[in-house]
Amino acid sequence: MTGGSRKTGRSDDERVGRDIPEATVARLPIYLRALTSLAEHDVGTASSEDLASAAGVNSAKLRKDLSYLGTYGTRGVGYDVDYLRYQIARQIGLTQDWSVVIVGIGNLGHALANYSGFATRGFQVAALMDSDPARVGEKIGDLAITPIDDLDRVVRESSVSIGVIATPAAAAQDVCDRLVLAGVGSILNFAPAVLTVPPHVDVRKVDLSIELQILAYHEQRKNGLSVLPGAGPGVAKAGAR
Amino acid sequence: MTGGSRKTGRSDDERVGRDIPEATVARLPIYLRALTSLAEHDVGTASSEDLASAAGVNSAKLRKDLSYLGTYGTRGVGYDVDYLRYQIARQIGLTQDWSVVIVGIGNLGHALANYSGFATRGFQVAALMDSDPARVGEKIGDLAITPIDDLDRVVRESSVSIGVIATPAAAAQDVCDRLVLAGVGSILNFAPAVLTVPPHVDVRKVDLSIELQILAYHEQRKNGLSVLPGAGPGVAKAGAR
DNA sequence: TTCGGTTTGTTCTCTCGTTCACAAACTCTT
DNA sequence: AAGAGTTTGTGAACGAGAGAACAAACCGAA
Repeated sequence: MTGGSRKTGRSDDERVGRDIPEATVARLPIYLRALTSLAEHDVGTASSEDLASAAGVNSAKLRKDLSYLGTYGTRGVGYDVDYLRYQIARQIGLTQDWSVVIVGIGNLGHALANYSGFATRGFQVAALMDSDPARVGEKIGDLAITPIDDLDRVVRESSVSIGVIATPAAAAQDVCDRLVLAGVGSILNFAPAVLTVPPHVDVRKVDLSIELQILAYHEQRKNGLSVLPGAGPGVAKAGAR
Repeated sequence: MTGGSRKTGRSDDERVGRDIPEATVARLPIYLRALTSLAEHDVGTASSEDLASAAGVNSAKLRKDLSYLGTYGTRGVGYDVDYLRYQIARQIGLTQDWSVVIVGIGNLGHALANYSGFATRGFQVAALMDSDPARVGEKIGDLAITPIDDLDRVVRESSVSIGVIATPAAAAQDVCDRLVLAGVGSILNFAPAVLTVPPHVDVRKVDLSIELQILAYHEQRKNGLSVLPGAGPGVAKAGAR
């Protein structure tokens, strides 16, 4: 019962707009990078094994991931690097350009503004914004910092669909609300705060301190497994205050 | 079969060193932050519902997560904020200090060096390192940039167990190898590269460009679902070169 | 003490993700 | 043309995580 039936009546080889599992979506950019690297080394064809080791996953997972996009490989041969690269880019949406605003130009915002990985992958920074009047006007690269009140105008004029929040935690929710109100549909949050958004808005968060704490947990496990069941501060369990 | 038997012969209320699911470990720092915030607002006791909404998860998940640590709540009452906070901190390993080295002091490394979220959570930056001789000696805060050849000494003298890689992609694997060789057990990688490490070393990666690409995928889905099944570059499927 | 109200800890079920294993499909050699 | 060797695509088994639901445990009032 393995081969025979095509199972669904789809046209096969082109499952347009099919829902790709979230875990797979998160790996596609990694595959894309691996393919780009191979292409730069003049590799024309790669097997799932080659690709998988370049991407740091196992080959079965890679094949299954790719199978959600369509059947772009050739049995007995492998994948054409350029062709597959284009197909993944198209699925992710990198064949078009995306406009991004960065809000909060502190240390991190500064670094993000200078980050070259944006432009090279089709993400164009439309504006750098900050609420601090002292910073407004300062130039970073060829962009000047603008006041955050310009948000509506910028989003409208540059068709911004992605907002990056690099403010302190206290300001994050307010900035988030303004982004949503201005019509931004996706938000990348670097502030250590939980954001509340309407259901149609996507939020992803990047938190350095959380990553370090996760590492610390595992590190603690490695060095002597004794977490010593100490009691801690005053009260035990719940109680009055 | 709910109440009676204790299921395991453990002492209960103190499941020391039990294996906590990875997904739970990743959320503990969020709970910790929520608890800290509550404590600052002089909240002494909080229910799972309160905590869950502060952390942005649902209450059932939160209770299940906490149950892996032990039974620190009181039925009919909730959790004592300070007590629970201490217990989570202890489990993650934040009751001790951790030494960190940051390698690669470009835009991002600079921002990381100035990031205050490290020190406030028990992570102490022991050294800033860079391979560029022109940068060595430059001071950031009260730390001077040192050459990367000092790695072994620094790791030994300051008991560094966590390394942060903020170099360009091309240098990342080399730096990683040197960190591992020097005895660093956990690595936080900001470089857009896949790192290969021995099994006893933990690696977590943070990749801005990948996060943006994931957002772009979802954004594309929202604006008109047509991905137009275009063919792409030259060849179709696999083929010669 | 007993009863009603509240909240935790845990079991059960369901969904999602990973891995294995293998037939189908392709190339190359003889 | 046929057979040997590769490599993909996917069915099926397995495992981990999410969410609903509920009994057990606690508090406070009468």
